Amino acid sequence: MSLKKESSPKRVQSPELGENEGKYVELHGWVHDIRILGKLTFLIIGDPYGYYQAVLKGELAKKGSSIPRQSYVILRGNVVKSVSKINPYEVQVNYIEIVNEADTVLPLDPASKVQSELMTRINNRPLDLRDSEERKIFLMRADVLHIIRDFLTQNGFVEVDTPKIIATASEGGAELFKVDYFGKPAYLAQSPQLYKEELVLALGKVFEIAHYFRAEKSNTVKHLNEFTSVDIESAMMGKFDVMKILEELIKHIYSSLKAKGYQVNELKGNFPIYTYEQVCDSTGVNFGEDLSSEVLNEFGKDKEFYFIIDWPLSLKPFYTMPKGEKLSESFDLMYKGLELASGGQRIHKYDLLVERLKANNLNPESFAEHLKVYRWGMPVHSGWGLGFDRLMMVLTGRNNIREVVLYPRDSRHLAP
RNA sequence: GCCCUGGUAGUAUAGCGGCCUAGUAUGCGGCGCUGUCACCGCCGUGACCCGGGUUCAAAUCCCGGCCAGGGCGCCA
Repeated sequence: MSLKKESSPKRVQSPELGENEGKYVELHGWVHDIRILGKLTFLIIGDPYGYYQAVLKGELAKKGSSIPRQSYVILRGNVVKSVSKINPYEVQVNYIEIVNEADTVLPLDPASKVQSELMTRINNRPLDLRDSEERKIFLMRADVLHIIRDFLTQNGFVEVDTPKIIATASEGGAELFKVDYFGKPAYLAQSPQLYKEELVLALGKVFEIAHYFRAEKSNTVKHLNEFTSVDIESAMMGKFDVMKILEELIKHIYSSLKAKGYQVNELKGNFPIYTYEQVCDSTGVNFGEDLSSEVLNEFGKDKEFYFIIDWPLSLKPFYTMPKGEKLSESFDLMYKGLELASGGQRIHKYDLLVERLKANNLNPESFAEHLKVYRWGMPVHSGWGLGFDRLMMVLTGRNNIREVVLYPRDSRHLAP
């Protein structure tokens, strides 16, 4: 069918009703709700940008009253001021065309008269997104991605994209998904760590926003097997330099979202910085022990964004720059008890990197491709990785990471 | 990998040995209503996850499976 007929009136979308008052217009959308009062039918029509009311009288009222909810329709009519308590304007319909009828029994109700469980919603995600509250999460997600790209680019970072199919484990430790690469074993990348470090050799400041994969059978509200990470790496920067970039980025995201009309908190002051040892002292943890969820939840319960710096070397990956005998030039960015980002200064000396690989029971020979770069004049460098989905949890106030990912992949869900 | 909880119409829930011929809301179908706005009123439709067991009697108790929610660990 042709979407643009010669006789069609001007097509408008829900937010444009006010500026078209008194005009005869065409609107496309889905039937969100219906209220029938005898020979008068009210249709609440949704489109990607909002909702509005359409009024049908006489024969059209009868036709309109039998349209299944969520059906897609084309309406034409005059835009008038409404006496409705909710809608300032409404459309007095004189033409309605049903583009596609929806099933009369739907797997969930986007009008949310009855709230569905998370898995019911995810299993029917497109329909779930006809609910503006759910849709808003992903509109915001897209906006935040743009904001991050703009900010990092403005600050001189070059966007790169590195392979997600790799030959060997990039960091050791985490379980990787194994794939068959023309008969050879290969793995899905757990992070861009080694590539982004190699790239600062010539590009100086790089960032990458991409999906990564971990084959851990985590069963929590903050882990997925496929997740999105924002990574940066910069030559000739130390730990505090990249922490500052991270803090400024977070603050910039908040102020930009506010400017776009999103309801987000005001961030005041600088992010507090605690050393790992200070956290240990205030929570009774022994030096060298990792900070458990319980400890971090307790420590962070009355805090928002803050840093924990100078972690024991033994708790950080092999490429982390040592600070003295036992500590490292590292940091985590926390929000309450949730780890949002981690980073620090990296080792830039070949010999030290080999030594740290060995200390972590990793074989330097299997890192030969990576190590050779360190013989070519590698600068001092630092960087971080930010869990983008976790950041979205914080920005939206949702407490399950699955709520802010369209089609989440966890150990139990490979579809949809 | 370990641990806890739960699975009742399309959706969400009540019931937790016999009062269940399984209640309610919403959806869906029908009827009435010309200004609703979570419209309203009346009528109807539709469910105990699967397989064993205990018992005179199981939606309800026990075991196994499957599915789901959450905690720990791992981390982003």
